[in-house]
Amino acid sequence: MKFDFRAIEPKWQQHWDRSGTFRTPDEDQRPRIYVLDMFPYPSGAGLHVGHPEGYTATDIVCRYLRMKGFNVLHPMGWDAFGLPAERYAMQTNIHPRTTTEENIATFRRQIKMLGLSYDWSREVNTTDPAYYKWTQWIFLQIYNAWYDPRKNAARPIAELELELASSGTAQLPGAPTLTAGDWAKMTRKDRHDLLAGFRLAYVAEIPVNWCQELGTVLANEEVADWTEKGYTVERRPMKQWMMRITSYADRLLSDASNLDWPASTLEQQRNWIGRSEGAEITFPVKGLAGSAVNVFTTRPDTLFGATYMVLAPEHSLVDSLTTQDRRPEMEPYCRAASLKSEMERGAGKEKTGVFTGSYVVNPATREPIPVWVADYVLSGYGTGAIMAVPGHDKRDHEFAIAFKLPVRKVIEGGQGEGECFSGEGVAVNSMNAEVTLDGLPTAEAKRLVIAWLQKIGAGKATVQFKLRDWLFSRQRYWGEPIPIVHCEDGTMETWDTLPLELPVLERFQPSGTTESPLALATDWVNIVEPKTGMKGRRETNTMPQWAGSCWYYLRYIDPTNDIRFCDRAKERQWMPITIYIGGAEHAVLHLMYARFWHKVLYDLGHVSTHEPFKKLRHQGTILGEDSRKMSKSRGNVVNPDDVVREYGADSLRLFEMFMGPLEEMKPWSTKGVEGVYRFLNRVWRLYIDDSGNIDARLGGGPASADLQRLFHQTVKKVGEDIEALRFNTAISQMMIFVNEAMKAERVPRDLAQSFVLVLAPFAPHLAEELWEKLGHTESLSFEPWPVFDPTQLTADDIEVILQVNGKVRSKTTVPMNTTEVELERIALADAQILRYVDGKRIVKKIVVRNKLVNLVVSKD
RNA sequence: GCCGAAGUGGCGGAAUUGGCAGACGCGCUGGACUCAAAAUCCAGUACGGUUCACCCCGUGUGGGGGUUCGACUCCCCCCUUCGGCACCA
Repeated sequence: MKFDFRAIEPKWQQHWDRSGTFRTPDEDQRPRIYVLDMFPYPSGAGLHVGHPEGYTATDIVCRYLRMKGFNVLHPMGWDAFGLPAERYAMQTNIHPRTTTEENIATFRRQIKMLGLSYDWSREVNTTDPAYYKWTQWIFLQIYNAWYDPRKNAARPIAELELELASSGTAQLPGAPTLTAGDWAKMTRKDRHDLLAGFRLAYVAEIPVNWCQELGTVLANEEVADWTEKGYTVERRPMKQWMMRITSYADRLLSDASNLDWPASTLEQQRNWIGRSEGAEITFPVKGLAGSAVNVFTTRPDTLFGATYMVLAPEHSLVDSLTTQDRRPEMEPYCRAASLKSEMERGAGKEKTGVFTGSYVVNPATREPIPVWVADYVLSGYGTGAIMAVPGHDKRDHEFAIAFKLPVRKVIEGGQGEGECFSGEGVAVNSMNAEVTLDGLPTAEAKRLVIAWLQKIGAGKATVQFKLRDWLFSRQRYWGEPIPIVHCEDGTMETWDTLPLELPVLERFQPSGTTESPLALATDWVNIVEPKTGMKGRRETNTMPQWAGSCWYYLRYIDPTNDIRFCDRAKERQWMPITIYIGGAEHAVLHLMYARFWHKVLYDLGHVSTHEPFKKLRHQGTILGEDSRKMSKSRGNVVNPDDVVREYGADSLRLFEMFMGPLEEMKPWSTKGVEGVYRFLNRVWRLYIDDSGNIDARLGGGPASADLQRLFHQTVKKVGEDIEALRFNTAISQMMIFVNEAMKAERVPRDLAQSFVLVLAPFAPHLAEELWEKLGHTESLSFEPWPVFDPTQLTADDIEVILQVNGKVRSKTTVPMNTTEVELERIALADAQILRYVDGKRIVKKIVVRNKLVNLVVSKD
C-alpha cells in the first residue's frame, strides 16, 4: 500500500494553518533564531523549481531548531513592485495592482503547497501602502541625514544646520569655507542648496544610463542585466535622485571581513567597491599661472615616467585647455564620447584621443608634458584625469604607440620584462635635485615620493573607490513615490504625511517625455506645499525595486506596527539574522544596498546591529534535465505544481535536498524524484502494513545491536548535517537506516517513533501522519529532537585493515582499542599478510589503533 | 587579461585529522513473485586482466612532478569548466 500524499499533505497543511502551529510568539523564554529566505518577486510565471530549493533548506533548519527548543522566526513576503507588472499594464491597461495581487495569490498557494513552516501572520508586501509608508519614511531619514567624516557616521541634517549656525564649516574637513555669519545671511534657497551637498539622498544632473525601450534610467549595477537581454542603454545627462553610498565605501568593505558569507560573494562586493590606495598629484598648467590639473594614480613611484597627461572628455578643464586651433577636432570628439555608454567606450580596442594644444609641468622632472583628451579615461573615477606612464602601464603604452608619444623606463622589473612592465620592481631614472627614488623597491619609492610631494605641496596620499553613488530614481509608475515636493522657488520640502500613495491612473502609457507616467496625474502632481504655502510639484520619479527589499527583514519582526517601522525592543531581540538564504544573483545589488540602508539606520539609532545578515548562503541553480539552463524556449522547464501533483510535496522537498550540495549547480532528474518517492513509500511500509494498521514489527522486543547503533549514528549525523546545511548526506543516512530497518525483524516502537522525528524536518507531512498513526494527538513540530547516546555509536568489535607497503592485503576484526602490540602480532600471523612478507625484511611497522597496521618490507 | 569556485564510475554525488576511493540515489544486468504487466523484493554493477566458479592481480579521483609507511585530501607546475569583473589609472 502506498502512502496517500494527495490526502495527507493538504490535511496537515490545513491543520498547521488552523492551529497556528508556526506562529512565532514575541514574548517567549526560549533562545531566538531568525531564519530568512530572500522573498520572491511574484512573477506571472508562478513558482520556479529554484524557489523551493532555498525555501526547503531553511524550512528544514527551522523545523529542526524548533525541535531543539528555539523560538524560530521564519517569515515570507512579496517583493512586488517592479517593471513586468507595469509593462503588462501598458499593453492591457490592467492596473499593476490587479496583476500583482493575482500573482501573489498564485505564489502563496504554491508556497503553501510545499508545507513550509512560515509564520504567515507576518507576511509583508512591498506594494502595500502600510508597508511602503515605512519605505518612504526610511527614505526621508536618509534624505534628512548627512555623513560626518569626523564621527565616520551619518547624523541628522538638523545637527549640521546647528553647527553651521554656530561655527560655520570651520571644523568640517573637506567642506567649502563658510562662517557662521555667512550662514546667517544666506537665503532659504541658498541654505537649501548648500545642505543638498551634504544630504545622503540628493538630486544631481549627471550622465545616466537611459533605456528608451524601458522608458527609465538604470543603476550602473543594473545595466549589464538589461543589455544582456538585448535592451540598449545610452548615456544622457538627466536630473536624478542619488544616494551617497560612497560615504559608506570604507565601512561596507571593512565590515565585510567579519561576515560568514560565500567567498565569491564577498569577493564580488570587494571588487565592486574597488578600493585603491594611491596619491593625488597636482600638475601646474604651463603658461597659465594658478591653474593646475589633479590626477589620481596608484603608482606615484612612476611619476618620473609620466610623459603626457590625459583628461576624460567630460573633464571640466577640457574647454579652457583646448587651444583655438585644436577646437574643430576636440568638440566633435567630446560630443561623441559623451553619448557612448561606458561599455561602448570599452568595446573599441583602438585607442583614440585628441591633443589639447596645452602642456602641464611634471612636478618631478619639471618638464612640460602634452595634455591629451581620450575616452579611455573615465570621468567618474578618481579626478577624471591621469598622468600617463607609457613605460609601465599597458593602456598608456598602447596610446603612446598610437600617437607616437615618448616612453620612459623608470622601473627595473624582474624577469619577463617586456617593453611595458606594469609590475613592481626597483625605481631607476627617477631623481631630481630634491629627491631620488633610484634603487628603491616600489613600496618604498611610493612612500618617499608621496612624502616629497606633500612637502612641496604638489600632492598627497589618497584612497579611491570604484563604487559610485547609487542612482535611486526610476521613471515608473509601479514603485514607491518619493515623498518630496519641489517648490516654486526651486527648493524641496519633504512630504511628511505618509504613506504618500500612488494616484489611480486610467492609462499606463509612458508620459512621452523622460518623466514617469505619474506626471500625467496632474491633480496629484500639482499641490500647495503645506509647510511653506508655496505652489509645489510632487516628485514624479519613483524608487527602484531594490528599495522595498532593503529593509523587509526588519518589518517581519513587527509587521503591523503603525507607529514605527519596527519596535525597538523587538528589533534588539531578533536581529541580526542568523542565516539568510537566497540566489547568488543578488551578490552586489540587493545585498549591498540592504547593508547600506542598515548602516544608515544604525548610525541614526534605529537598529542595533552594524550588519543585518551574519551568515549567508546561496542555493545553486537547478538546471534542466538536459543539464542546460531552464528556459521556455528550450522546453526543459520543470513546474513544481506538476511534481507535487505526481509525487507530492514531500518528494519534491526531499529530492531538491538530495540532488547534491545546496550551493552547487545541478541538473533536474525525474528518475531522481521517483527515487526519493520510493524511499518515502518504504518509510510508510516500514510503519504501516497492508491493511493500514501499525506494522507488527513495531511490537515489543529490543532492536538488534546493529540497528540500535545505526539509529544513534543516524540521529547524530542527521542533526550535524542539518546544522552544516548538508542535506544530501543527511538524507543518505536516513536511507541507510530505513534499508536496515526494513530487513530487521523487530523495530522497537520508541526507536521507530524517534526516527519519525528525525525525518520530520525533511518530509513533514508524512512524518505528521505517521506520528498520528502512532497514537499522538499533537503535532510533532515541538517534540524534542531525539538524543543520541555517544557510547552507542561504535560497535565493540572493529575492522582493522592490514597493509603491506601501503596496500591493503587483508582485513581483520578485533575488539575496540586492541593495543598496538597485539595488532602487530595479529598482522604478522595473518595468512594473506605472510604471503607478502614471507622471505622479506620488515623495514618499518606502522600501527594505528582501531585503524590499521602497515608493514613496510624491503624490495628483495 | 584579472579575481573567485570547482574537476571523483554510464549519471547526481559520498569520503571528520592524510588511513579500505566510489557511501546513498539513478541507470543498467540477472533473478523471485505474476497468465502477463506494474509495484515490490533479492543479487550484481569503477576499469582492465585471469583457468569471469572461487579467489587473486594490476590500474584508477583533470595532467605532470614532489612530500609521506600511506595522498581525492598537503606542496609546486600545467590543463579544463563554471561564475564574476573588465580601459577603475
